[in-house]
Amino acid sequence: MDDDKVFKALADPGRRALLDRLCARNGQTLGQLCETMDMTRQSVTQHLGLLEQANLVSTVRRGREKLHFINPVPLYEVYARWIGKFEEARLGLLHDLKQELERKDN
Amino acid sequence: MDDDKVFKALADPGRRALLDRLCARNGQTLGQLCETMDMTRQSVTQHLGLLEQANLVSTVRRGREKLHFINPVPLYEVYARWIGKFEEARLGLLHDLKQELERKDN
DNA sequence: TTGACATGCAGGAAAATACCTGCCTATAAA
DNA sequence: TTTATAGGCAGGTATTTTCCTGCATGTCAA
Repeated sequence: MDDDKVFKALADPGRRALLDRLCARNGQTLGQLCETMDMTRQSVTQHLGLLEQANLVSTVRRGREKLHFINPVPLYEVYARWIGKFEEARLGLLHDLKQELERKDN
Repeated sequence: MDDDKVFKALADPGRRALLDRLCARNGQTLGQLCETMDMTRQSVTQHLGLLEQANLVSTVRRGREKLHFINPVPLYEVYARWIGKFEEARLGLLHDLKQELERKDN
């Protein structure tokens, strides 16, 4: 998985909105997604392209339509690699902070 | 919490590297963080500023030094609000995909 | 107080991003 | 076969982002 592509894909509110829509109803066409997006079809296409490159969205062609499906796997991997790690850090946080502040007084 | 700031903060590999360093050793000064970052101090400052605005890093001044501490809370909130939601979606994914493909044949 | 050191602040250049318009291709339906 | 519809592709522009240089401020130690 490419961490960087996933994070960059999630950095844009429009792309997160697209993931939201697909979360509500999976397998939508480009046209359907455009209806609620307040930007040109071409821009939506570009955003979906980045989501697809980040492997967050998979597509299937059906005739002249293109269906878009969410892929939650990379998000879960990001969680496993990042959030979990920081959870460990959380335990030591207050301790570290307290220690540093005390060192100040000495 | 400001979702957008958190996601944007995580979008840059340099900032993720900074979080990594703080995860390994919490409470480092700006100077210490610069030693391993291969960019100017001013750039590191800017990155740390964005992390702080996203509430991913908290700082404490100690004399002429500035100590940086990780704050994992917003990351956990992002997980709760996003990854969990997509986990639900995962369950329906294969079902949806299968259904759409079958509709194609009819 | 003076010199050294840690950090802050102010632009400015270069690259990346997000949008757009205009046109082309492919499929479905009349 | 013609027409309408769904989507693809090629630029071009405005904004944002990233990184830099140069200089200012604040703190410690001699």
